[in-house]
Amino acid sequence: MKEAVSCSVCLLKSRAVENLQENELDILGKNCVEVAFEKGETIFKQNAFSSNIIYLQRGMVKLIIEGPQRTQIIRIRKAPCYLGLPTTMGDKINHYSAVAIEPTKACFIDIGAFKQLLRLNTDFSYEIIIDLCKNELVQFHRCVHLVQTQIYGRMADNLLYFADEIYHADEYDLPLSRNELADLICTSRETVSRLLSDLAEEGVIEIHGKHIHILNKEMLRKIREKG
Amino acid sequence: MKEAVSCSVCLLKSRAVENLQENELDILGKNCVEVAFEKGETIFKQNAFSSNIIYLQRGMVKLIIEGPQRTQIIRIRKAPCYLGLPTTMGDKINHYSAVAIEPTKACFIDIGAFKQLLRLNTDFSYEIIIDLCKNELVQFHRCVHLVQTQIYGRMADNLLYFADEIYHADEYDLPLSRNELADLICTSRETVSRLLSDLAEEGVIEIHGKHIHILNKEMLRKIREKG
DNA sequence: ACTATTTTGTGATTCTGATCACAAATTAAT
DNA sequence: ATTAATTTGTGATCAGAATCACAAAATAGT
Repeated sequence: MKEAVSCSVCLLKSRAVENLQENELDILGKNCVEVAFEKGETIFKQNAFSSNIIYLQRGMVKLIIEGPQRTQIIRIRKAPCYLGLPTTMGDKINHYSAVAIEPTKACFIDIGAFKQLLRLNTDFSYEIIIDLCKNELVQFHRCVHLVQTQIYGRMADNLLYFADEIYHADEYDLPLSRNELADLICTSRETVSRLLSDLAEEGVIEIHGKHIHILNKEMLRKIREKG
Repeated sequence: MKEAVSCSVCLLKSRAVENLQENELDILGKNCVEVAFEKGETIFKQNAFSSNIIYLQRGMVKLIIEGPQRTQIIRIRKAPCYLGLPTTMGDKINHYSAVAIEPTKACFIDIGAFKQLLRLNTDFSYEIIIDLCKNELVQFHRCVHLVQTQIYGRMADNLLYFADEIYHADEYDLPLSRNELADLICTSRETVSRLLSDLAEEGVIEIHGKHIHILNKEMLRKIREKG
């Protein structure tokens, strides 16, 4: 049996949850379980019923869509953040899957309780709206960049994303295989290999397996823009 | 001077606005103006300050992003619907433009008043959340399809979209030029011409200028899926 | 009605990136 | 430690779609 969760003493509250009153936090706690995931484990799955909003406390996930031709990583997301808001609120069925790419801890919030909180507290729902809007804008730009730039630009974009948004460092270990990288920038595994070799050749980056070191960030930014 | 707008007697209320009380409708009416647009006129513009939520009463628009390489039509939207929720709530500046592609009538709702209504009425904000989520899912799938299928599939997708979602008929006049069609399916104008000729050649559609007649819908659906 | 301008169609050429094929290297399993 | 399985790198070939170039058609302007 699951132990009760106390959201009121949680130190990892989301911006939205900061707005909740004591009794509302109580509702949340009673309808929320914490689950830990190892790398590779699925948190929720495309085409399954969507009955929970996920709040990612710790870790990192990939959101993937099994498309008509290939599986595509739509986005890498790092804690703290909500997962599956659009896919859970927008339909009865998940439109994509979430898979941990490092050890991850997540709160599963019952969708009914979540909706109740949206009705009870307008500051809470306001923050959720802002979150949804900001994420949709990010998604827009990812899509535009994906469609309009060629593979070098897309690779540069994602290398910079890991450096600036995820690790806040110019040296890091990629949490993805070459195959997953290919799914992320929507190309083939072989092309990813060539791309990385070429960038290393030109002295823009240094690679040892999954370890990436960005040597010339300015150049990488130019590649991102010019495609 | 603008005449006062009475939202309470408006027959074109959105699902969200149906939830508002009389005094809330009054707030809405006092902070809302109706504007008419001709084909080709810009309703709001990328990179301009975003200070209004738009409710499209009548007509049709294209949402466009001026990308790094080309301008891209992210979506065609038909009244009734909200425009610019993510771009207005998510940032101070519009991330894309909206341009009328037929005579259009729109309500400009002051963002301050809109936010006030979100705080006042949870049923209202709940409907907005649902709307945001549904739209984001559509956006997801558009992006996946755009990236994963080749031009025939993308053309088929959009021809079917006009037939099924916009005109509810297998025969219609395209509201877009060949160039705009190219922006929509992210290819070149020349390729659009060839594509349409080929589809006509194979007897899937019939074209006279902008007039489209879908002859073999089943085939078109297959092309959409297979790419 | 007659230019001028914009939109559209079609052929020829070029290039990006996919696919195929296989070797090397890394990781997991017994 | 040895074998098996997976992941990765690299060359060769191929194809989808962009670009260039120009003609034809449609639309707008006077």
